Amino acid sequence: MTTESNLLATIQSKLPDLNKSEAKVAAAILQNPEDATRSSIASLAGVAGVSEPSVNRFCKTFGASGFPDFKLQLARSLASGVRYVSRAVDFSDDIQTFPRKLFDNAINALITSREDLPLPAIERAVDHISQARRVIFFGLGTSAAVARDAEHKFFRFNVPVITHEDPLMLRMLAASGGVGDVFFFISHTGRTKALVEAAQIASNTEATVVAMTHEGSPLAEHSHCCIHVNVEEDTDHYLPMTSRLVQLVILDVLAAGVTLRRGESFTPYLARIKDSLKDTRYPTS
Amino acid sequence: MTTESNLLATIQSKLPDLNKSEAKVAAAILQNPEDATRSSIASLAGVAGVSEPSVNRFCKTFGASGFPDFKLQLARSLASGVRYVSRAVDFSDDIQTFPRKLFDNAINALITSREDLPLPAIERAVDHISQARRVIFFGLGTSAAVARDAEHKFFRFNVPVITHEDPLMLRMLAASGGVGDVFFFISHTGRTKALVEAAQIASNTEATVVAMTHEGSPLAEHSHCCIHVNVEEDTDHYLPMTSRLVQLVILDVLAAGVTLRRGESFTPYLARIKDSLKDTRYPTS
DNA sequence: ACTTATTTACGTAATTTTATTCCAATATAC
DNA sequence: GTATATTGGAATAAAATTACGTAAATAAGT
Repeated sequence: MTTESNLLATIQSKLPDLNKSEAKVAAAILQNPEDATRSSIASLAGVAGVSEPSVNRFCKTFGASGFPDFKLQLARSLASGVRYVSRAVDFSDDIQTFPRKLFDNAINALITSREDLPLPAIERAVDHISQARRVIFFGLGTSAAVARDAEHKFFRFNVPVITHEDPLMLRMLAASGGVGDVFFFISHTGRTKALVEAAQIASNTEATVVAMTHEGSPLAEHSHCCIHVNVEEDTDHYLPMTSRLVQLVILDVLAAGVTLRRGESFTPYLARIKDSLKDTRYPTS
Repeated sequence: MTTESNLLATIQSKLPDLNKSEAKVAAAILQNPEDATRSSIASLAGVAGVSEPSVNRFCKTFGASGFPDFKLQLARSLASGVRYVSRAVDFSDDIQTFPRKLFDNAINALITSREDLPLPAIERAVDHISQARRVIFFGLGTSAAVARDAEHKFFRFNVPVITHEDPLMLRMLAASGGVGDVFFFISHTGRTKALVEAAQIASNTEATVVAMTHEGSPLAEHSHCCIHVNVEEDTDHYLPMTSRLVQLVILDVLAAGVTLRRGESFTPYLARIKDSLKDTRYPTS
């Protein structure tokens, strides 16, 4: 495991122990870390309002061999994903800060999920979808958009794909399930009644119920195969954000899995689908 | 400027196109990338067996402003912890490899975009949406799902939000544009004729045309405000993947921006919307 | 409380290291 | 054999580091 605790966090925590000019340098770096990696020692000194040697000393205080080495470490720690302790956007944030925070949250969610992928469940889901006679994606609210994305991906596999946002259609479709049908339920919480009830109905048919949702949720209970997505949402501003990104990537994984299952001879078929769009686009100059 | 997802992968892929001395430099870097980030231009030139200017030229061919900038990019791409050997899924991959590759690609795309966010355009887009009388999201294909997601997010701001996937509705709606209307076009390529034409129609009205698409594309040309998303797709298996993730996070950024613009007093309103879902869910045990 | 000594912090300027540009020489293609 | 591209040497420019001196802060003594 790498996780050398983040350089920016270290700077922030050591802030009280620094002397005046070092504190100025620290402030300048924390204010805009990206910029710091791009600037020369002179310009950073200028921004911080100190002399160049002060910046150099600052770098050595933090274990770097000099300014270039420090910039490298900084770039590394920025790239590795995690940024601040407080990941939530608040009303004092300006345009320089909050977009980065949101990207950081998204990246963090993906990194965390990557380390803990439910591969067996994914593999089984790929099996089911590969052999399906029909695949039906269900999601409500934000998850409806995810289901829509899934539809746009999975129709390519020679299998009829259905999506609906109407809870009544959902129930009726669920009841129509038969052998070879795969019902794929998408939900962050796994507690939406309409969805859980539909899953229940579907599981009483001959169909297979796959769910992508939170572990231990009612929806997970009613599925034959559940892909756990346990991302915690940043609900401070009541906008759903990160979990759907993870869901989308997992759908990509499933689609890739089905593609691999179909074998190399399937590639020309996918190419043909893509080529069909050619005339709808202006050619690249 | 095309922001490539992984520098080492790019070097490897461009290897056949390089001339003799550039190839030597490439080999030296690929042989030990960590070392390369630490060495001076002189020592790298020594290891590669070429002159210093050759190394410098090499850096510039890969989009860096010079050797230090190149080292920085290299450090970044190493830190992101992404498999660089081959980021494309291939048919020899097993369940242990390809899911990770896809997550790596997604993370990489987000990291790259984070470093290069078009903040001014984002800020202007937030301005437009904040003051809009009506917001209309347009996307076709995969971008339709993105537009749907945007709809689910932006309806919360007291502003009517419209989405349509039908190209004819799209044209008619575009023609209906008036003062205070914001047309928001979403497209990876920015070359879809139906979309570009609609943008053209909309821009002839009093409405504001915002686009989120590839830099320099026809769609970008026809917009008043364009948020550039220059993610390169991994098209090896003909499935759209990473670019929509970046688009989604940018939409999150816009939503957060509008929230901040609305001010703290807006929070209870968002909370109320969220609370309205309570009875549709099974309570947490 | 005030002065003086001592340490620490900081910046100027010189030095050194590092990177870039320019141009000539060589190789390669036509 | 001429034109074009590729390469490296030398000069130049830029950047970073070091050495050193001054100013500020702290401590000790009067």
